[in-house]
Amino acid sequence: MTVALKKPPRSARKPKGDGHMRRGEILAAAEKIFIAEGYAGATIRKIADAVGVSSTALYMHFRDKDQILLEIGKEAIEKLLSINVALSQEPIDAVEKVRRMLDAYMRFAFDNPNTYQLVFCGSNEAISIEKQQAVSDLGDRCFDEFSGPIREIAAAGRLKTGTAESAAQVLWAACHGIVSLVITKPSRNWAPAEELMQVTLDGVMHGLIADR
Amino acid sequence: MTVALKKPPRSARKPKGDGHMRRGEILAAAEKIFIAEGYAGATIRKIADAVGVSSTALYMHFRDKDQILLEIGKEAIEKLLSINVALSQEPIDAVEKVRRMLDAYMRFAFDNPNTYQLVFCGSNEAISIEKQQAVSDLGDRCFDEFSGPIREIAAAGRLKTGTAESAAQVLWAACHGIVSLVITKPSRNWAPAEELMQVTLDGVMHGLIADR
DNA sequence: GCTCTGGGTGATTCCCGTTTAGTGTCAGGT
DNA sequence: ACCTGACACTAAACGGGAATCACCCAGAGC
Repeated sequence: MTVALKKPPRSARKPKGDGHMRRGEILAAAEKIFIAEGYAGATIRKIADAVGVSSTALYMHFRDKDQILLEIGKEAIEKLLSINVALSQEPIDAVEKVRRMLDAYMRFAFDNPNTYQLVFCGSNEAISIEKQQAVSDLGDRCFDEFSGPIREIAAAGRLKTGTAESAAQVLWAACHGIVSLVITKPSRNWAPAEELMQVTLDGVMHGLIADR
Repeated sequence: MTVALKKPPRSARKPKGDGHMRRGEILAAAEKIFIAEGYAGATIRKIADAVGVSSTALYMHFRDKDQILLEIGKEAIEKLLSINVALSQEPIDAVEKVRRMLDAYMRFAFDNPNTYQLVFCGSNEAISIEKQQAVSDLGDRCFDEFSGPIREIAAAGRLKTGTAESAAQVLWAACHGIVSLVITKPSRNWAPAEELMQVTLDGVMHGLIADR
């Protein structure tokens, strides 16, 4: 009842994370909190507590908070990229490829709203451009994969308006528009998500691409 | 040269703002800083300094920081609303109304990127739903004004896909998509804004609305 | 003269991300 | 067996945000 109070900090100390083990632990905890509470809610201290480690320890493995969250974003985009890569290798019509890529894109956004916001919405205006470079590069590769079939379509003279470049950007933007609005303004009276995706896809595909 | 150092806080004190004068002063200063430095950059302290008043004084006139910035957003949307109201009263075809409203919307966004982000992008995930109510209501009225002609078009059986409700949302979202991406991701290789607006409008109008 | 009131203030609180100055542990060379 | 240095980690502190507190004071109305 007397002593045994001088040493608890020692016993409470978390054992070493055996190199990069700890890094994964941090990311896992951060992702859970981030998905549940968004960018602002995922504080360094909360993440550290979840891992069972002091907040300072996170700086052993990551330069700063943004790097932790962008890492999460990176992993998410990699999934998106792999979907696009897989689709672009399917032996199907370029138009069908475009449609499926956009569909997958919107579903991805609805399935991972916080991550989507982190990466694709300006929610992170605080994050400097350079820090986003890694994620941004992945995003570019996603877009490139998507641009391929569009260029095919353009080359076939089936583009109703714009260039391959601007058409690709507009197609992407239309899908981004609907998902980002639904995600960031959940209180509005939105039509069912399925219907919105459908109408967006139909409208924008028919509007930009000549069918046949 | 000796004293005159004990009293400056007194002489430096700003005279009373004569009621609601001060409120306008604060809004003006806040808007300037906010437009120049965005949401995060417009801190209470900076705004107060610009007005020449202590940070606490702002809480005399506004409940909190968000209310100040949302007030700015409100004024901006009012402009947008008045444009829509004016357009909806013009004696022109409903389709032309829709096109002009969307065009005005995108130009407004490009002209007021920070304000647009504040109001329409999730950059303010920290702002609680209820606080946004006033702005949100104005947004609804804007959308209603826009929905009018769309309903006309739907009633005329000229909607290629979706309902009046979902078509209106998708049209809006497409325009939101392109402007929000260009605004929040300025580092990407975007096609010229004019071209993007043109392609978006053409694509989405032809895709959703039967011409004639 | 007096009080009451409302715009104003400095100090304080709490939380954030980040930095500093360490501490304990262990692998490997001697 | 002993040093040594790298490493994972820590408590404490810093600076800066929003917001709140307990006051203060000039002036209007009596």
